Amino acid sequence: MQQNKIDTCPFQEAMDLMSGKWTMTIINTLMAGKMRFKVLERSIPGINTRMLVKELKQLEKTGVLTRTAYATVPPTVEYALSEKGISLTSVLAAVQDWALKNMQTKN
Amino acid sequence: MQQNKIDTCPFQEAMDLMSGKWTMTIINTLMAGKMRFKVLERSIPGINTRMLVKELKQLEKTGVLTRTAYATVPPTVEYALSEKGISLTSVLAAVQDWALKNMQTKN
DNA sequence: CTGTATCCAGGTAGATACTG
DNA sequence: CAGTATCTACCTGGATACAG
Repeated sequence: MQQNKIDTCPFQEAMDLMSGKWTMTIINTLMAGKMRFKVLERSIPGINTRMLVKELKQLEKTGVLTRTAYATVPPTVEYALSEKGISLTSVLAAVQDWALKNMQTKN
Repeated sequence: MQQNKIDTCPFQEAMDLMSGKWTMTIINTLMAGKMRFKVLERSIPGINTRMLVKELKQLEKTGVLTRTAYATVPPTVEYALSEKGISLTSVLAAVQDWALKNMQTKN
């Protein structure tokens, strides 16, 4: 999650994008469908408000997800994966697959 | 690259493992075959000795690569991917693929 | 509910210089 | 060549408290 503008390689950029501590967890959670902030927060044990906000902003900026706010009281904001976000499924799957094969013996 | 022992999910562990700034670059470089320390260092522009040593140690510890030292003068040390490391190819490919499709429009 | 604002601890990464 | 040793800057992430 380094912000160096020196990174010109798409691969590095992609890794950078996904390297946040909660990034992939958030994306993975949102695979289930659009979700409100609070629901998302409750779905990811251990995360705190500040981190979730930060990650969501970052992911929105990079176009991985979309944010939709409704002018209700109290406020309603929904987060959903964009096409770009959904297309991360293949990466998610590859990592998951590798993890299951290579990390399970531990613990 | 957080070291929290609280992470019990294999997926999180895997992401943790790959999240170092230089980790995937090193692995990717080593895909070409075994390599000596200095060669590796020269193959990865921008990295410094300390970081390379640190990452290599980490990756050796997690079994992604192997370190072989020869008692020569001057010393010869070769690093090579293990089976576990080589099996990361699928992840590498998935990320690469996604990156090319989704990051190229930028820059 | 959906964030923002602070404050702070710890880790990550860079630059050298130096050793066997 | 293959590292180790320092010293430092910066960033990430956590804990609250508070606001619209």
